[in-house]
Amino acid sequence: MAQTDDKSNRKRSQLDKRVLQVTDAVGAFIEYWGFKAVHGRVWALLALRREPMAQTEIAEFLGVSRSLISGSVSELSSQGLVVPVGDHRNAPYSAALDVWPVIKDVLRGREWMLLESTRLALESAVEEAEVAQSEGHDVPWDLERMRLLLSMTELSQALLRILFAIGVPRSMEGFSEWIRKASSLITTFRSAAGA
Amino acid sequence: MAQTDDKSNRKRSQLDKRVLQVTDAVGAFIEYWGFKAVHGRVWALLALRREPMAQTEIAEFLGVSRSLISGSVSELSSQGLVVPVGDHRNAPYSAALDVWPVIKDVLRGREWMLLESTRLALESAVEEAEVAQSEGHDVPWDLERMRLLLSMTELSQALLRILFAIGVPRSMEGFSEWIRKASSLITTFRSAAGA
DNA sequence: GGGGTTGTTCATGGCTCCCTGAACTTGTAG
DNA sequence: CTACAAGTTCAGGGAGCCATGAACAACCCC
Repeated sequence: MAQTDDKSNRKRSQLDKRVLQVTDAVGAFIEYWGFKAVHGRVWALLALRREPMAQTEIAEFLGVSRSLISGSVSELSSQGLVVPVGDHRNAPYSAALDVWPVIKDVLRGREWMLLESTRLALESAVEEAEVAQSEGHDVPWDLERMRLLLSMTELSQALLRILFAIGVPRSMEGFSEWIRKASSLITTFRSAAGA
Repeated sequence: MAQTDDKSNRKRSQLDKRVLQVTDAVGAFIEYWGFKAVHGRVWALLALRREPMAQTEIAEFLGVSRSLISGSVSELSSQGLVVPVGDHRNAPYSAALDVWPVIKDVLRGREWMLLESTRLALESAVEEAEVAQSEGHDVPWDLERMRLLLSMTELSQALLRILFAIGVPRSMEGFSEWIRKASSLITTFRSAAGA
Protein backbone atom coordinates (compact mmCIF):
# COMPACT_ATOMS: atom_id res chain seq x y z
CA MET A 1 0.00 0.00 0.00
CA ALA A 2 2.85 2.31 0.81
CA GLN A 3 4.28 1.47 -2.56
CA THR A 4 1.17 2.29 -4.52
CA ASP A 5 0.69 5.47 -2.53
CA ASP A 6 4.23 6.39 -3.30
CA LYS A 7 3.76 5.60 -6.94
CA SER A 8 0.53 7.53 -6.99
CA ASN A 9 2.19 10.53 -5.40
CA ARG A 10 5.03 10.46 -7.82
CA LYS A 11 2.62 10.21 -10.68
CA ARG A 12 0.60 13.11 -9.35
CA SER A 13 3.58 15.35 -8.83
CA GLN A 14 4.71 14.52 -12.33
CA LEU A 15 1.35 15.65 -13.62
CA ASP A 16 1.54 18.72 -11.43
CA LYS A 17 4.86 19.62 -12.97
CA ARG A 18 3.36 19.40 -16.41
CA VAL A 19 0.51 21.66 -15.35
CA LEU A 20 2.99 24.07 -13.84
CA GLN A 21 4.75 24.21 -17.17
CA VAL A 22 1.44 25.12 -18.73
CA THR A 23 0.73 27.84 -16.20
CA ASP A 24 4.20 29.26 -16.67
CA ALA A 25 3.82 29.25 -20.43
CA VAL A 26 0.47 31.00 -20.23
CA GLY A 27 1.96 33.42 -17.73
CA ALA A 28 4.82 34.26 -20.08
CA PHE A 29 2.39 34.72 -22.92
CA ILE A 30 0.12 36.97 -20.88
CA GLU A 31 3.07 38.95 -19.60
CA TYR A 32 4.03 39.78 -23.13
CA TRP A 33 0.61 41.26 -23.65
CA GLY A 34 1.17 43.78 -20.89
CA PHE A 35 -0.46 41.91 -18.03
CA LYS A 36 1.23 40.43 -15.03
CA ALA A 37 2.54 36.93 -15.45
CA VAL A 38 0.92 35.72 -12.25
CA HIS A 39 -2.49 36.63 -13.64
CA GLY A 40 -1.99 34.26 -16.51
CA ARG A 41 -0.71 31.55 -14.20
CA VAL A 42 -3.67 31.81 -11.86
CA TRP A 43 -6.16 31.87 -14.69
CA ALA A 44 -4.57 28.90 -16.43
CA LEU A 45 -4.48 26.92 -13.22
CA LEU A 46 -8.15 27.55 -12.51
CA ALA A 47 -9.02 26.88 -16.12
CA LEU A 48 -7.54 23.41 -15.96
CA ARG A 49 -9.03 22.49 -12.58
CA ARG A 50 -12.15 20.43 -12.36
CA GLU A 51 -13.18 22.02 -9.04
CA PRO A 52 -12.82 25.66 -7.96
CA MET A 53 -9.84 26.45 -5.76
CA ALA A 54 -9.33 28.50 -2.62
CA GLN A 55 -6.66 31.20 -2.64
CA THR A 56 -4.42 29.32 -0.23
CA GLU A 57 -4.58 26.29 -2.48
CA ILE A 58 -3.62 28.37 -5.50
CA ALA A 59 -0.73 29.99 -3.68
CA GLU A 60 0.65 26.65 -2.52
CA PHE A 61 0.37 25.09 -5.94
CA LEU A 62 2.08 27.98 -7.71
CA GLY A 63 4.65 28.38 -4.96
CA VAL A 64 3.97 32.05 -4.27
CA SER A 65 2.73 34.01 -1.31
CA ARG A 66 -0.94 34.28 -0.41
CA SER A 67 -0.76 38.06 -0.51
CA LEU A 68 0.21 37.95 -4.16
CA ILE A 69 -2.68 35.66 -4.96
CA SER A 70 -5.07 37.86 -3.03
CA GLY A 71 -4.36 40.88 -5.18
CA SER A 72 -4.22 38.91 -8.40
CA VAL A 73 -7.51 37.16 -7.79
CA SER A 74 -9.31 40.36 -6.90
CA GLU A 75 -8.09 42.00 -10.10
CA LEU A 76 -8.95 38.99 -12.22
CA SER A 77 -12.34 38.84 -10.53
CA SER A 78 -13.08 42.49 -11.24
CA GLN A 79 -12.40 41.77 -14.91
CA GLY A 80 -14.63 38.75 -14.84
CA LEU A 81 -11.83 36.39 -15.74
CA VAL A 82 -12.34 34.36 -12.59
CA VAL A 83 -15.59 33.98 -10.68
CA PRO A 84 -16.25 32.94 -7.08
CA VAL A 85 -18.29 29.76 -6.83
CA GLY A 86 -20.81 30.04 -4.02
CA ASP A 87 -22.02 33.12 -2.22
CA HIS A 88 -20.18 32.91 1.08
CA ARG A 89 -17.24 35.13 1.78
CA ASN A 90 -14.34 32.80 1.24
CA ALA A 91 -15.78 31.20 -1.85
CA PRO A 92 -13.30 29.32 -4.03
CA TYR A 93 -12.68 30.59 -7.53
CA SER A 94 -13.16 29.14 -10.96
CA ALA A 95 -11.93 30.48 -14.31
CA ALA A 96 -14.14 32.04 -16.95
CA LEU A 97 -13.21 30.47 -20.26
CA ASP A 98 -14.87 33.11 -22.41
CA VAL A 99 -11.94 35.48 -22.63
CA TRP A 100 -12.78 37.24 -25.88
CA PRO A 101 -14.93 40.00 -24.30
CA VAL A 102 -12.08 40.85 -21.95
CA ILE A 103 -9.56 40.96 -24.79
CA LYS A 104 -11.92 43.23 -26.70
CA ASP A 105 -12.26 45.55 -23.72
CA VAL A 106 -8.52 45.74 -23.32
CA LEU A 107 -7.96 46.52 -26.97
CA ARG A 108 -10.71 49.10 -26.89
CA GLY A 109 -9.41 50.66 -23.71
CA ARG A 110 -5.73 51.06 -24.43
CA GLU A 111 -4.86 50.32 -28.05
CA TRP A 112 -7.62 52.59 -29.23
CA MET A 113 -6.51 55.40 -26.95
CA LEU A 114 -2.91 55.11 -28.07
CA LEU A 115 -3.95 55.22 -31.70
CA GLU A 116 -6.33 58.11 -31.10
CA SER A 117 -3.74 60.26 -29.38
CA THR A 118 -1.33 59.56 -32.23
CA ARG A 119 -3.98 60.49 -34.75
CA LEU A 120 -4.86 63.74 -32.99
CA ALA A 121 -1.22 64.75 -32.70
CA LEU A 122 -0.63 64.00 -36.36
CA GLU A 123 -3.70 65.95 -37.37
CA SER A 124 -2.56 69.01 -35.45
CA ALA A 125 0.94 68.73 -36.83
CA VAL A 126 -0.32 68.46 -40.40
CA GLU A 127 -2.52 71.52 -40.02
CA GLU A 128 0.26 73.53 -38.47
CA ALA A 129 2.70 72.48 -41.14
CA GLU A 130 0.26 73.36 -43.91
CA VAL A 131 -0.21 76.83 -42.47
CA ALA A 132 3.53 77.34 -42.08
CA GLN A 133 4.18 76.17 -45.61
CA SER A 134 1.42 78.30 -47.11
CA GLU A 135 3.02 81.27 -45.38
CA GLY A 136 6.19 80.52 -47.26
CA HIS A 137 8.21 79.10 -44.40
CA ASP A 138 10.74 76.42 -45.15
CA VAL A 139 9.48 73.58 -43.00
CA PRO A 140 11.83 70.63 -42.57
CA TRP A 141 8.90 68.22 -42.45
CA ASP A 142 7.56 66.12 -45.25
CA LEU A 143 3.86 66.83 -45.55
CA GLU A 144 3.24 63.81 -47.72
CA ARG A 145 4.80 61.49 -45.18
CA MET A 146 2.83 63.13 -42.41
CA ARG A 147 -0.36 62.38 -44.28
CA LEU A 148 0.88 58.85 -44.92
CA LEU A 149 1.36 58.22 -41.21
CA LEU A 150 -2.05 59.74 -40.56
CA SER A 151 -3.58 57.33 -43.04
CA MET A 152 -1.78 54.42 -41.47
CA THR A 153 -3.14 55.38 -38.08
CA GLU A 154 -6.64 55.66 -39.46
CA LEU A 155 -6.23 52.32 -41.17
CA SER A 156 -5.23 50.71 -37.90
CA GLN A 157 -8.25 52.21 -36.21
CA ALA A 158 -10.49 50.90 -38.94
CA LEU A 159 -9.03 47.41 -38.56
CA LEU A 160 -9.45 47.62 -34.81
CA ARG A 161 -13.07 48.66 -35.25
CA ILE A 162 -13.62 45.66 -37.47
CA LEU A 163 -12.00 43.45 -34.89
CA PHE A 164 -14.40 44.71 -32.26
CA ALA A 165 -17.27 43.68 -34.46
CA ILE A 166 -16.03 40.15 -34.86
CA GLY A 167 -17.59 37.51 -32.72
CA VAL A 168 -16.01 34.22 -31.75
CA PRO A 169 -17.85 31.01 -31.01
CA ARG A 170 -18.92 30.68 -27.41
CA SER A 171 -18.46 26.95 -27.29
CA MET A 172 -15.70 24.78 -28.59
CA GLU A 173 -17.84 23.11 -31.22
CA GLY A 174 -17.74 26.09 -33.54
CA PHE A 175 -14.02 26.73 -33.43
CA SER A 176 -12.79 24.49 -36.19
CA GLU A 177 -15.58 25.59 -38.49
CA TRP A 178 -14.78 29.19 -37.58
CA ILE A 179 -11.12 28.90 -38.40
CA ARG A 180 -11.90 27.06 -41.65
CA LYS A 181 -14.12 29.90 -42.84
CA ALA A 182 -11.63 32.50 -41.73
CA SER A 183 -8.89 30.77 -43.68
CA SER A 184 -10.84 30.52 -46.89
CA LEU A 185 -11.95 34.14 -46.68
CA ILE A 186 -8.42 35.34 -46.08
CA THR A 187 -7.32 33.34 -49.10
CA THR A 188 -10.06 35.00 -51.14
CA PHE A 189 -8.96 38.34 -49.79
CA ARG A 190 -5.36 37.78 -50.68
CA SER A 191 -6.14 37.07 -54.31
CA ALA A 192 -8.66 39.90 -54.44
CA ALA A 193 -6.23 42.42 -52.98
CA GLY A 194 -3.49 41.18 -55.19
CA ALA A 195 -0.97 41.18 -52.37
CA MET B 1 13.17 91.89 -39.77
CA ALA B 2 13.67 91.06 -36.15
CA GLN B 3 9.94 90.85 -35.85
CA THR B 4 9.48 88.46 -38.73
CA ASP B 5 12.38 86.33 -37.55
CA ASP B 6 10.85 86.21 -34.13
CA LYS B 7 7.50 85.31 -35.57
CA SER B 8 9.09 82.68 -37.73
CA ASN B 9 10.90 81.17 -34.79
CA ARG B 10 7.80 81.07 -32.70
CA LYS B 11 5.93 79.45 -35.53
CA ARG B 12 8.67 76.88 -35.97
CA SER B 13 8.87 75.96 -32.32
CA GLN B 14 5.10 75.64 -32.31
CA LEU B 15 5.36 73.20 -35.17
CA ASP B 16 8.20 71.41 -33.41
CA LYS B 17 6.02 70.98 -30.35
CA ARG B 18 3.33 69.39 -32.46
CA VAL B 19 5.85 67.03 -33.96
CA LEU B 20 7.15 66.21 -30.51
CA GLN B 21 3.63 65.30 -29.50
CA VAL B 22 3.52 62.94 -32.45
CA THR B 23 6.84 61.32 -31.58
CA ASP B 24 5.74 60.91 -27.98
CA ALA B 25 2.47 59.34 -29.07
CA VAL B 26 4.23 56.93 -31.39
CA GLY B 27 6.72 56.20 -28.63
CA ALA B 28 3.94 55.36 -26.18
CA PHE B 29 2.28 53.16 -28.78
CA ILE B 30 5.50 51.34 -29.57
CA GLU B 31 6.32 50.93 -25.91
CA TYR B 32 3.08 49.09 -25.40
CA TRP B 33 4.13 46.62 -28.03
CA GLY B 34 7.19 45.65 -26.03
CA PHE B 35 9.73 47.93 -27.65
CA LYS B 36 11.46 50.91 -26.14
CA ALA B 37 9.63 54.19 -26.35
CA VAL B 38 12.66 56.01 -27.66
CA HIS B 39 12.79 53.70 -30.67
CA GLY B 40 9.33 54.81 -31.66
CA ARG B 41 10.21 58.43 -31.09
CA VAL B 42 13.33 58.27 -33.22
CA TRP B 43 11.59 56.41 -36.00
CA ALA B 44 8.64 58.81 -36.03
CA LEU B 45 10.92 61.82 -36.09
CA LEU B 46 12.90 60.47 -39.02
CA ALA B 47 9.72 59.41 -40.76
CA LEU B 48 8.38 62.94 -40.70
CA ARG B 49 11.61 64.63 -41.75
CA ARG B 50 12.20 65.64 -45.32
CA GLU B 51 15.99 65.25 -45.00
CA PRO B 52 17.92 62.56 -43.10
CA MET B 53 19.19 63.58 -39.66
CA ALA B 54 22.48 63.16 -37.83
CA GLN B 55 22.41 61.55 -34.41
CA THR B 56 23.31 64.76 -32.61
CA GLU B 57 20.45 66.50 -34.34
CA ILE B 58 18.02 63.79 -33.27
CA ALA B 59 19.23 63.91 -29.69
CA GLU B 60 18.85 67.67 -29.49
CA PHE B 61 15.39 67.64 -31.01
CA LEU B 62 14.11 64.93 -28.70
CA GLY B 63 15.90 66.37 -25.70
CA VAL B 64 17.80 63.22 -24.77
CA SER B 65 21.46 62.32 -24.58
CA ARG B 66 23.50 61.37 -27.60
CA SER B 67 24.47 58.09 -26.01
CA LEU B 68 20.85 57.04 -25.89
CA ILE B 69 20.37 57.90 -29.53
CA SER B 70 23.52 56.04 -30.49
CA GLY B 71 22.25 52.75 -29.10
CA SER B 72 18.73 53.27 -30.35
CA VAL B 73 19.80 54.10 -33.88
CA SER B 74 22.12 51.13 -34.10
CA GLU B 75 19.34 48.78 -32.99
CA LEU B 76 16.82 50.35 -35.34
CA SER B 77 19.36 50.16 -38.11
CA SER B 78 20.05 46.49 -37.53
CA GLN B 79 16.33 45.87 -37.90
CA GLY B 80 16.19 47.90 -41.06
CA LEU B 81 13.78 50.42 -39.59
CA VAL B 82 16.19 53.27 -40.24
CA VAL B 83 18.83 53.44 -42.94
CA PRO B 84 21.95 55.55 -43.26
CA VAL B 85 21.89 57.87 -46.25
CA GLY B 86 25.30 57.99 -47.88
CA ASP B 87 28.23 55.65 -47.49
CA HIS B 88 30.56 57.64 -45.28
CA ARG B 89 30.92 56.75 -41.66
CA ASN B 90 28.85 59.43 -40.00
CA ALA B 91 26.03 59.25 -42.48
CA PRO B 92 22.71 60.75 -41.38
CA TYR B 93 19.73 58.46 -41.01
CA SER B 94 16.36 58.25 -42.64
CA ALA B 95 13.35 56.13 -41.66
CA ALA B 96 12.13 53.11 -43.57
CA LEU B 97 8.38 53.44 -43.96
CA ASP B 98 7.76 49.82 -44.85
CA VAL B 99 7.33 48.50 -41.32
CA TRP B 100 5.17 45.46 -42.02
CA PRO B 101 8.08 43.03 -42.59
CA VAL B 102 9.53 44.00 -39.23
CA ILE B 103 6.21 43.55 -37.48
CA LYS B 104 5.88 40.16 -39.11
CA ASP B 105 9.34 39.15 -37.94
CA VAL B 106 8.57 40.20 -34.42
CA LEU B 107 5.31 38.29 -34.34
CA ARG B 108 6.99 35.26 -35.82
CA GLY B 109 9.89 35.46 -33.42
CA ARG B 110 8.22 35.89 -30.11
CA GLU B 111 4.45 35.41 -30.31
CA TRP B 112 4.91 32.16 -32.13
CA MET B 113 7.44 30.87 -29.63
CA LEU B 114 5.21 31.75 -26.71
CA LEU B 115 2.28 29.97 -28.31
CA GLU B 116 4.39 26.98 -29.25
CA SER B 117 5.75 26.49 -25.74
CA THR B 118 2.22 26.72 -24.39
CA ARG B 119 1.04 24.17 -26.90
CA LEU B 120 3.83 21.75 -26.09
CA ALA B 121 3.25 22.04 -22.36
CA LEU B 122 -0.46 21.47 -22.82
CA GLU B 123 0.14 18.47 -25.02
CA SER B 124 2.40 16.87 -22.44
CA ALA B 125 -0.03 17.60 -19.66
CA VAL B 126 -2.92 16.11 -21.59
CA GLU B 127 -1.00 12.92 -22.31
CA GLU B 128 0.11 12.59 -18.72
CA ALA B 129 -3.41 13.21 -17.45
CA GLU B 130 -4.87 10.65 -19.84
CA VAL B 131 -2.43 8.02 -18.62
CA ALA B 132 -3.12 8.82 -14.98
CA GLN B 133 -6.84 8.70 -15.54
CA SER B 134 -6.72 5.45 -17.46
CA GLU B 135 -4.81 3.98 -14.54
CA GLY B 136 -7.74 4.84 -12.34
CA HIS B 137 -6.20 7.77 -10.52
CA ASP B 138 -8.45 10.58 -9.43
CA VAL B 139 -6.91 13.52 -11.26
CA PRO B 140 -8.12 16.96 -10.21
CA TRP B 141 -7.77 18.25 -13.77
CA ASP B 142 -10.49 18.64 -16.33
CA LEU B 143 -9.38 16.80 -19.45
CA GLU B 144 -12.02 18.43 -21.58
CA ARG B 145 -10.87 21.89 -20.61
CA MET B 146 -7.28 20.94 -21.21
CA ARG B 147 -8.19 19.94 -24.73
CA LEU B 148 -10.16 23.17 -25.09
CA LEU B 149 -7.13 25.26 -24.19
CA LEU B 150 -5.04 23.19 -26.55
CA SER B 151 -7.49 23.91 -29.35
CA MET B 152 -7.47 27.60 -28.52
CA THR B 153 -3.69 27.62 -28.74
CA GLU B 154 -3.76 25.84 -32.07
CA LEU B 155 -6.41 28.26 -33.30
CA SER B 156 -4.22 31.20 -32.36
CA GLN B 157 -1.31 29.65 -34.20
CA ALA B 158 -3.47 29.13 -37.25
CA LEU B 159 -4.58 32.76 -37.20
CA LEU B 160 -1.00 33.87 -36.78
CA ARG B 161 0.04 31.75 -39.73
CA ILE B 162 -2.66 33.38 -41.80
CA LEU B 163 -1.47 36.79 -40.68
CA PHE B 164 2.03 35.99 -41.86
CA ALA B 165 0.64 35.22 -45.28
CA ILE B 166 -1.13 38.54 -45.58
CA GLY B 167 0.55 41.23 -47.58
CA VAL B 168 -0.03 44.93 -47.23
CA PRO B 169 0.25 47.51 -49.96
CA ARG B 170 3.72 48.94 -50.35
CA SER B 171 2.57 52.36 -51.36
CA MET B 172 -0.16 54.54 -49.99
CA GLU B 173 -2.31 54.35 -53.09
CA GLY B 174 -3.55 50.89 -52.31
CA PHE B 175 -4.43 51.42 -48.68
CA SER B 176 -7.98 52.70 -48.96
CA GLU B 177 -8.85 50.01 -51.48
CA TRP B 178 -7.22 47.47 -49.21
CA ILE B 179 -9.20 48.46 -46.17
CA ARG B 180 -12.43 48.59 -48.21
CA LYS B 181 -11.99 45.00 -49.36
CA ALA B 182 -11.03 43.87 -45.90
CA SER B 183 -14.15 45.45 -44.44
CA SER B 184 -16.50 43.85 -46.91
CA LEU B 185 -14.90 40.46 -46.50
CA ILE B 186 -15.13 40.64 -42.74
CA THR B 187 -18.78 41.56 -43.09
CA THR B 188 -19.27 38.52 -45.31
CA PHE B 189 -17.43 36.46 -42.80
CA ARG B 190 -19.57 37.64 -39.91
CA SER B 191 -22.79 36.63 -41.58
CA ALA B 192 -21.27 33.36 -42.81
CA ALA B 193 -19.96 32.43 -39.37
CA GLY B 194 -23.22 33.45 -37.78
CA ALA B 195 -21.50 35.37 -35.03
C1' DG C 1 -16.21 32.50 22.81
C1' DG C 2 -11.61 31.08 21.51
C1' DG C 3 -8.25 28.79 18.47
C1' DG C 4 -7.23 28.13 13.94
C1' DT C 5 -7.75 29.26 9.18
C1' DT C 6 -8.48 32.29 5.26
C1' DG C 7 -8.20 36.62 3.05
C1' DT C 8 -6.43 41.68 2.90
C1' DT C 9 -3.29 45.52 3.41
C1' DC C 10 1.00 47.70 3.45
C1' DA C 11 5.92 48.94 4.10
C1' DT C 12 10.16 46.77 2.78
C1' DG C 13 13.70 44.68 -0.08
C1' DG C 14 15.23 43.31 -4.29
C1' DC C 15 15.33 43.33 -9.08
C1' DT C 16 15.29 45.15 -13.67
C1' DC C 17 15.74 48.50 -16.88
C1' DC C 18 16.30 53.02 -18.77
C1' DC C 19 18.91 57.14 -19.20
C1' DT C 20 22.83 59.81 -18.32
C1' DG C 21 27.51 61.82 -18.25
C1' DA C 22 32.25 60.97 -18.63
C1' DA C 23 35.91 58.89 -21.01
C1' DC C 24 37.37 57.21 -25.29
C1' DT C 25 37.66 56.42 -30.47
C1' DT C 26 36.98 57.89 -34.95
C1' DG C 27 36.50 61.19 -38.45
C1' DT C 28 36.97 65.88 -40.48
C1' DA C 29 38.19 70.60 -41.50
C1' DG C 30 41.35 74.32 -41.40
C1' DC D 1 48.96 68.14 -37.41
C1' DT D 2 45.84 69.84 -34.41
C1' DA D 3 41.50 71.04 -32.77
C1' DC D 4 36.90 70.17 -32.89
C1' DA D 5 32.79 67.57 -33.79
C1' DA D 6 30.38 63.13 -34.11
C1' DG D 7 29.72 58.60 -32.50
C1' DT D 8 30.49 54.68 -29.14
C1' DT D 9 31.01 52.42 -24.79
C1' DC D 10 30.28 51.73 -20.05
C1' DA D 11 29.65 52.18 -15.04
C1' DG D 12 26.37 54.33 -12.03
C1' DG D 13 22.16 56.78 -10.49
C1' DG D 14 17.38 56.60 -10.26
C1' DA D 15 12.68 55.23 -11.10
C1' DG D 16 9.37 51.79 -11.23
C1' DC D 17 7.64 47.45 -10.27
C1' DC D 18 6.99 42.89 -8.29
C1' DA D 19 6.83 39.58 -4.60
C1' DT D 20 7.25 38.95 0.25
C1' DG D 21 6.02 38.51 5.07
C1' DA D 22 4.23 40.58 9.03
C1' DA D 23 0.30 42.61 11.01
C1' DC D 24 -4.59 42.99 10.86
C1' DA D 25 -9.53 41.67 9.97
C1' DA D 26 -13.07 38.33 8.96
C1' DC D 27 -14.80 33.92 9.32
C1' DC D 28 -15.66 29.03 10.78
C1' DC D 29 -15.92 25.17 13.74
C1' DC D 30 -15.87 23.10 17.97
